[in-house]
Amino acid sequence: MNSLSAALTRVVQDVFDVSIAPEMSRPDEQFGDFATNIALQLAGRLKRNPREVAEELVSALREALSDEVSDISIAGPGFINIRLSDRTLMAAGSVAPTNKPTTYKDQVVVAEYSDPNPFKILHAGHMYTSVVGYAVASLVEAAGGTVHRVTFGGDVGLHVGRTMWAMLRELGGEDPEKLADIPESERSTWMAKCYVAGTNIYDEDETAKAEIIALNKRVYELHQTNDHDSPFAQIYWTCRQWSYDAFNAFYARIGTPFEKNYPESVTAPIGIKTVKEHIAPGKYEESDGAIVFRGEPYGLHTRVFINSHGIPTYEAKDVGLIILKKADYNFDRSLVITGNEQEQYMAVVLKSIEQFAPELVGATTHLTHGLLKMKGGIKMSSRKGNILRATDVLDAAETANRDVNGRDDERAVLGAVKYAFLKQRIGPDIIYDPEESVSLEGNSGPYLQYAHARARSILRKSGLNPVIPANLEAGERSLVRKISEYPEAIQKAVNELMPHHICTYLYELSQAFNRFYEHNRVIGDERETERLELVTLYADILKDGLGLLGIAAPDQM
RNA sequence: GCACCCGUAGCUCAGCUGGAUAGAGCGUUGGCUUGCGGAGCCAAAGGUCGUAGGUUCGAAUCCUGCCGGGUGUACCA
Repeated sequence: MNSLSAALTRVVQDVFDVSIAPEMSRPDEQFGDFATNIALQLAGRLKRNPREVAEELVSALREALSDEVSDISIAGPGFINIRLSDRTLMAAGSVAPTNKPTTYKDQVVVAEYSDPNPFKILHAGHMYTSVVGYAVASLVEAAGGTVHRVTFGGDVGLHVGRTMWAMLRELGGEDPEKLADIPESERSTWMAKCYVAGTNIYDEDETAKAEIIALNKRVYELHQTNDHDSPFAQIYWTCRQWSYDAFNAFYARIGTPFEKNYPESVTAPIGIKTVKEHIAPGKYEESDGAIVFRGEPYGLHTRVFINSHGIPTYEAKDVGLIILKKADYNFDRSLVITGNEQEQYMAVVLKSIEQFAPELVGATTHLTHGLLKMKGGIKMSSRKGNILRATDVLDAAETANRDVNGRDDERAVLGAVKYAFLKQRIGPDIIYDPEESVSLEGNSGPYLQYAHARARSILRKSGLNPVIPANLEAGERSLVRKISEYPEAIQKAVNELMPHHICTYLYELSQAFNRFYEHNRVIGDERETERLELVTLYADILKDGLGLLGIAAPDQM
């Protein structure tokens, strides 16, 4: 509430001649609608008893806010609790569904996440980061930003050499015609199988290892010479496209599409060029035939950007990527969302770029998340190939939905998985429990979808026009109070780029509604039209909030 | 070894820019219910916030040591 804190600032200035930005918080409902600890802060500064300070502030505040406030009181060591008038509270509630932050107004923001590699398979982690990244991007959009959702992936690199090696063996040589024998539905698993085979042989067989390294080099050359015609190139480009087709189909299915994909083959040349332009002491340096950046002076470690074969590593490709993103979008902020195993890696890459383009680094935010694990702890090993695939997660959710709810419902399944991912703070590992996620009881996506559908049902059934209440009964007031908190919840989520604050809020809101609904009849009551207004606000916020999370809010389930 | 992250109820997690009695879901126990979609509501039990110190009027929150877990640490991505 800006008007409240503004009034408070003025009063503090008038009474104590001190300039301070007051902190307003939401206390327990029993204490009031807003609370501030400003008297405690001032007491220290003024060397006075906090309760006395509070008394003086309160009498001045009562006068300044007589129109908007129904009660101001002092509690505990010197907290000032403020209770709004019904009219003021209702006014705040009425704008809640549409009152959005402006943190990113007029800013262009690039959000990069998911980053799957062609010639490999989408695993559960890709799904997690896609859902989380999409929601973070939505928060920025809600706060006025123009967001470009992009992804980045390795269509060149050692893993491609590994997969290609095994594919050539399967095909019996460089024979692109043979690819036609692989049914469309089996393309992804076939490539995944080849990746596993190639990875194993790389570690076990020196001859094969040398061949894989050579294949990796051939793939780079094929990009340099723009070769699309040789048999080897035909196999490469065809399978690369198979991967992209599968990725795009999956993203479309879960509703997290990308505007642009940056293949490493595109960022690599720019990365190499940039790195080579900045070879100098303290920047990129030669060492054992490779080009490295020494992070030790900054408490980081040394990393290789171009290896001794002249091939760019992931590091150089990331350098190229940030430069390309800037050229394409001229972003004000670049968000990069990855697993937290890349945290220190990214710190080195950014520190190296800081040596010649500090403005790019200053505009970059690296958000990291933990591992997605299945409840019960399925053992995963990418070497053996029994990794948890993205589609396995969806299948598990579908199965659970059938077992628990006895039906198939793609919207509910997607809502369940997404909400389960998003309700936890981004950072630590998360444990996904399919059965809990699809349950209609408790803090779940389907619970909120159901809550929304039920509210819409009331509105459908009534048919009367809502009227904004002039005063509020106790049960109504509690609900409006929660409704009025929505903009604050979004602001908090935006400030921290943490979608889970939206989840927490929406769940608390629906709890507040259920409490109201249990004790207050809507249809047929003499306050029906007033209560319809509250139901409308509630349903609109649920829909809007779920939308921010990328979760559908159907009117009927 | 060094660097970074994590340790809150039986389980899964909020709370962490210091503030009032540490919250929620699941699970457990008890109650409500001829009505708007009971997929709900009311209530109870359950916590030395890993641990020992420090800073502060006040610490789950900030600082330090220790214990436990994870990740990273030169030519993978």
